[in-house]
Amino acid sequence: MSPDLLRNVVDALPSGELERKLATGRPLRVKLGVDPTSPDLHLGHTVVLGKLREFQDAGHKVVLIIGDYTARIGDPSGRSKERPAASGEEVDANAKTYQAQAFRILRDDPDSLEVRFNSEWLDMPMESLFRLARTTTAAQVLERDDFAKRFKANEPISLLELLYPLMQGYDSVAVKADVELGGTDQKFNLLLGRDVQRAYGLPEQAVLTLPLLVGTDGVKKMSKSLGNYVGVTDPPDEQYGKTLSLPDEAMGEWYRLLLGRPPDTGASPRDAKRTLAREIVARFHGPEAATAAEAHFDRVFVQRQAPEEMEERTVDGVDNELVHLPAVLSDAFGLSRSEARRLIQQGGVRLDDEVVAQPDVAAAALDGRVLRAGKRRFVRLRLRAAV
RNA sequence: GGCGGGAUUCCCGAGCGGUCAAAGGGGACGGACUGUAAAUCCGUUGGCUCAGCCUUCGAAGGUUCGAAUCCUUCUCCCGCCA
Repeated sequence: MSPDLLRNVVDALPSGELERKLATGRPLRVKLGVDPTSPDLHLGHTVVLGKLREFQDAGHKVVLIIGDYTARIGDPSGRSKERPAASGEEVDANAKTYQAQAFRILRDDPDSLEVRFNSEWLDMPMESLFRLARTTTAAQVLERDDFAKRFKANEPISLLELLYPLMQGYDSVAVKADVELGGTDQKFNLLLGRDVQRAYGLPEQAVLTLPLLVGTDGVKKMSKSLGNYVGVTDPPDEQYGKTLSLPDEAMGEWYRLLLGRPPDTGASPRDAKRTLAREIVARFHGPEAATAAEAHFDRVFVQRQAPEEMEERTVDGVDNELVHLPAVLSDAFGLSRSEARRLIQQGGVRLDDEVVAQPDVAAAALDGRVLRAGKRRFVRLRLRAAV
């Protein structure tokens, strides 16, 4: 087999299974399931998607399952009210953007890609659900590490959550998956998919798990809720800056998982990271955007200057009339006036390069100047004579 | 069905009649520093017409000079026993 398909793979289970399937010579159906609970993909998702792409390139067929049904039910994980079930429109919209973003990595052609929605088969009669539910015991599901922990700690586990792995397994039945991919956290679910397939008299899928990419904090896995992610659709400047904030220790892993190669041996950490950031931006926005993002970063964060382009804000007032800056800041950056006042007190507000000491400033002193809050927020002021 | 525990500011979590806009941690934000939006250190973190005032502690009532803290009802959540 092509050794490439196992590059970066953590588990390939059962051992030798993928090889046996590849040896048949027929194109394999390689499944990935995603719940469109959030519209945005981040770099962590691209690790698995990249592997799918390798399968496509090797002549296999990727079956991308959009979990519109599972997402609609909503993640039931305890915790009262915070996660309401996504509405139908939301899910549909997310599914669309999700696909569009996934196609930045996957090849979008009917021979090597099939996109399915699991509402197609999961919206099933009770009777069918019973059949599915009979395939697995409570003990089996409770073995899963996170359930086991919660169970032990007397934390709530809803029945619906227990059903989740089964539904995911049924997806494999419905699309007759030969292989299913997922992050290492999916190992249990992927393996359970085999049991479900067997119960339905189908050949069992091979299971491949891929490493979870650490987030920009270098410690926890990348996830939107932890805020340590670099989004596929983030603007170039954001992608570049977020990547540079990655701790040096995590750089090797990002190189391996995202670029498929180690950092240049001669390069300093600084340069290696800049290269990494540039390549990431280039992948999603093109090389020119990458160059521009780097220039922007140097200008704003290394040289501490205002960016070349920024939004403008009109301020009413003439001559020596005093303008209340907290109001302007609040308007421009969405702060409350109290927050803005505190910012000023803390020396976090500048006009051009001068720290603003007083909340009220003469109107004449504002026109054309750059109002800056902290390191990252800028706005150019334009004076307009009050009517 | 019975018994018990709980709902606090962005999150977790202390408070259990006044000294509470409410400890502590996380996060976020600002400052210093830096190759960095990292790390570290310092500070801030309900709103406002800001030395004062207003609105918060699941909801609605009540007791009290005074309630996040006590009482009543309600809503929701969790565990245990069956």
